[in-house]
Amino acid sequence: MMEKLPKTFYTREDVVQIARELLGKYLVTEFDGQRTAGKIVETEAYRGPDDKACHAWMNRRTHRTGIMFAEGGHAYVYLCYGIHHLFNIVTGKKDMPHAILVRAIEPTDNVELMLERRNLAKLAPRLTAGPGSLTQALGIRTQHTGLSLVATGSPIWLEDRGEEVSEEDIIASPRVGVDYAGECALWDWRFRVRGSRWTSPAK
DNA sequence: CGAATGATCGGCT
DNA sequence: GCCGATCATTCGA
Repeated sequence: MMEKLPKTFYTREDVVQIARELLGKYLVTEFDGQRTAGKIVETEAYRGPDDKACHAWMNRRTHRTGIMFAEGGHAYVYLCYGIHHLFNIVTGKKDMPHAILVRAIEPTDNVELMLERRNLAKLAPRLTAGPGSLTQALGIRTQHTGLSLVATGSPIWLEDRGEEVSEEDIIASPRVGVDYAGECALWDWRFRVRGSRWTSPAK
């Protein structure tokens, strides 16, 4: 059972709820006929209008953040610290700038290629723990920003493989690296799968 | 046009 | 635990 997540999954209102539901789903890429994938084990929600930690806070719209205002089901990829490509999933209706940062995955499909992309000799959590690491393993780069995750033939998409993560297995905590965001920094919008060794470190 | 900065990572101490 | 890497983006002059 491998169902590609439909547009209706992404266009719902509640970005925090969607961030929870993304745990246990699979993030898949296929570039040059080479497929790689992993199970999402950590996410963070960013809610545009009222979330100071979000790039689109106060509906701030720039060339970079424009894609966040598109309909849910698009990729928002940007460069962080000049080095790291961070992958986000745009959610919500058009002109509602919500997004979810994928922070860690459990590598599943074509681990060999992921190791090669990361220049690692053997399998370890370092392969895909952390938002900058998993994009490198999956071959996602800033140039992929704006891609549809639901269009036929798109090289990036998400799958439901029938694995449910129960509510008590979701750990909610404050988001990472957003201390500048005042009280928004206290919101428990980082979600991890309890007991997974593939998440980024607890803070 | 110049300068500051960041939703991070990995190597070194 | 600390610190440097490295550059697109943003904002102010």
